[in-house]
Amino acid sequence: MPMSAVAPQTRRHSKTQPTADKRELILRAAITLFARCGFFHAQVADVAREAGIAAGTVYLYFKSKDDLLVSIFERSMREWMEAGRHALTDVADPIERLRILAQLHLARLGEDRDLAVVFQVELRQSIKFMERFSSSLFQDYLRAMRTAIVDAQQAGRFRAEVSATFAAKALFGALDEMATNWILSRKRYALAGQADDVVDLFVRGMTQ
Amino acid sequence: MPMSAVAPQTRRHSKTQPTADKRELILRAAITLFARCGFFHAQVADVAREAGIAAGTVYLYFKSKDDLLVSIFERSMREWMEAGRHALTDVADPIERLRILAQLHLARLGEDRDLAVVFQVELRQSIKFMERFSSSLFQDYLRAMRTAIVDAQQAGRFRAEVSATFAAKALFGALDEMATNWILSRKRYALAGQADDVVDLFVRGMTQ
Amino acid sequence: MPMSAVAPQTRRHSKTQPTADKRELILRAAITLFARCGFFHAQVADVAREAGIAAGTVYLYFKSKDDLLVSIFERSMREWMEAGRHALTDVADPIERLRILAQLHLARLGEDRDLAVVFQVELRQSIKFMERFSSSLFQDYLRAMRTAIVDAQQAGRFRAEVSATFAAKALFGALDEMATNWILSRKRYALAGQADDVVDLFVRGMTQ
Amino acid sequence: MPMSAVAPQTRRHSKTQPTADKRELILRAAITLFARCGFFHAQVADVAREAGIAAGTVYLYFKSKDDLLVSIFERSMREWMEAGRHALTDVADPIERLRILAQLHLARLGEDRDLAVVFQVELRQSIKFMERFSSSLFQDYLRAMRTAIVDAQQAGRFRAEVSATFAAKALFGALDEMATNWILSRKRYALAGQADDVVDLFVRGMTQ
DNA sequence: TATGAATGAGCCTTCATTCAT
DNA sequence: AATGAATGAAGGCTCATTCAT
Repeated sequence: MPMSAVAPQTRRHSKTQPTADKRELILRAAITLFARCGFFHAQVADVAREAGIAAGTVYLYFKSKDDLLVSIFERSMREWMEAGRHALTDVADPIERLRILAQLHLARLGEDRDLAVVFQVELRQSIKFMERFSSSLFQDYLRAMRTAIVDAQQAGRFRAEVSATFAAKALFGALDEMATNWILSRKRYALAGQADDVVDLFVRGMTQ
Repeated sequence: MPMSAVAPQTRRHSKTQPTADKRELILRAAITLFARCGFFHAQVADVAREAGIAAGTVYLYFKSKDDLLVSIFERSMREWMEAGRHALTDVADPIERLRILAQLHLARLGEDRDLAVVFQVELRQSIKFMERFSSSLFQDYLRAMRTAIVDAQQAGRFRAEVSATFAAKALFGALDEMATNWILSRKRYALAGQADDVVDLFVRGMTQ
Repeated sequence: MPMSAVAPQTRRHSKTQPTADKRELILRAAITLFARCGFFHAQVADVAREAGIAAGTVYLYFKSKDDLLVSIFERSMREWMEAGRHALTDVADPIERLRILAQLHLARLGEDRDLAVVFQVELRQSIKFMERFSSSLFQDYLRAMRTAIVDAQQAGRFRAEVSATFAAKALFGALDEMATNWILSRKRYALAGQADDVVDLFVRGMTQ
Repeated sequence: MPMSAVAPQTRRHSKTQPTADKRELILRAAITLFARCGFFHAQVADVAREAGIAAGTVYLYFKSKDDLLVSIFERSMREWMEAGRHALTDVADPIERLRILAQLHLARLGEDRDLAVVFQVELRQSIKFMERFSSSLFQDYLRAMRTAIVDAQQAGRFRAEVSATFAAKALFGALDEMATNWILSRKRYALAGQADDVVDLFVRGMTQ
């Protein structure tokens, strides 16, 4: 077949790329709509319209409306973990690692308000969703924090009597609240700027 | 305490109580159902059945399904603020005030898991709800924390260079995360027990 | 029992009169509400409130909501027929009789706009109602017109080749339309004033 | 007539027809159901079943149940006005124009009893509907009558001292009553046959 | 006789999902 | 792969009517 011989590369692209692109397109539209209307009030047809495709097409890329939400979470989480792993390469100092994690956390949310809304609000729709999330990629994030804290404790820089798991939750909670407040606030300040403040407060609280 | 012993009797005899009792009954049922199924999946008919009344009766006491959720929030918040004001009477020490607020916060949620689920999960359904809540009774709570922090700063016990508003958010975030984690955790530990740990960490972080 | 001995007369009144009065009261309230909101949108509870009684009380006097509408019709019709019979006493001239019927028709509606609305609009809710009405007291009215027309024909004053039944319908239709227009019109003119005009037009149309 | 024979073919081939056909289908079903059960008692699901479609499909073509009723009115009215304009072309004689309008009026209703029921009964449900209708296409009809009457007056064929607006109402009322009576009557006579009788009576009544 | 809280059947409308094209 | 018309189950809410007091 000449055609397949002539443009195998191109073909391969038009098989994976456009598909991936359209998936991405739908996901972006979903983020926008979920942020604007809320998950329950956003209709699949709205998401499709925002993406410039037909309603039925959404179901060629996603199993269900729920799957859209889950996919937003998983795609972003994976992306962030990847970025996190990269940013942490060659950073040995545990406190510095915490700082980088916190900065990444708030920077990612701060650069995409819609996505932040989805993460801070819509993904917490139901306890079902939350249970699912908290027992997955999210745990990896908390674990990374916990590990750094343990390292700092073993290095004698953090008080050992504080439970590392507890400390990780406290740090995460403070960061999370900054994000939520930022979303709800009418003021348009840089969210990422608060990462250092939170870490400073935390580190001082944990220090011997 | 004689007063608390007398009150229920008086209530039971009151003529308006049956009504108040039924409202209360419905609210309890709603908390249970919303916690079990989530706000969107719980049906008004289910709530009514749980309360042992007819579906239509719900609408004699509440304007809409949304109103149920709002009422749960407002009733609890008011109750807690009341308890808070009472507990803070004659407590001058700002750090002690923070501790009491934190303890109350986690104790209230810890003693009623269903209510905690509603507060930690269901009430954050949509940005609409959150905006409404965060600009009301919830602000009062944050403000109380902030005031105590400012007092501690002026007393020279907390570092003055940290924004009190920021610090209040951090403290609230840490407490909030404890509550959320407690809900999602399979382990059945005492949530209230973490209040002191959070406050200790926070106080140390804020101390000169 | 002294009390029953003292006021037996009064008692008898308080048994029949107040009852009749309350029935009347409810009917008046129903007319007002049906005119204001329409039969389907007016709620029984609204009617009761307008009448200053409890919702349940309506059912002590009327079988159902439909019965309210029917009762309005029957009471008014009976009253009007009564008035009509009286007004026609000693009026021999058939054309004069038509004129009196027409004047009564529009005068009655014109002096109570709410009642007119009920008659011109609400009572025509459904074909069921209309069939019921048209085969009852309403027929008596049409018959009275028809008889006068036949009389005029036999007296040689109206053309005999026109069907009297048809002519009665035409006359009624013209009057009815005046009433409907009056209701819908924003202008507040005297409806009764049009009775003569309609009759004049009709009589001229029927004259040899 | 070639034209009328050609048209349906063209229609059947049109791409937009399936949609128009379904809208039409639903409208027909609504007319049938509204006539049979009355607007309030007919359920949207019944209409859909009668049309052989799913309940939800109705809402792809109509905004609401009310919209169904309004659409029946508007579609028919528009159709009739169109037919009226066409039939009146080249008819200069004002009395002839009145006759044509009357014939059209009763012929249209007489050829579709269900539609007639909707027009004579269901559309007069509530004063809201009536106000809406009477201030629109219906006014056009009355206006057309009024204009012909004025013309006849200016030509010296109708008495000038009678208000043309009043006369138009009287004529319409008589015709309207014929239609209503025809609906309620058990006898199956030709409604259109009465148009001439009404006009004859009216014309004679108006003549000098 | 009067009350009005309670009932629960009923209905319009929405919207995730499917499927013929 | 893409469409978008069609589906039909589901659910919030209303309101005529009842009945214990």
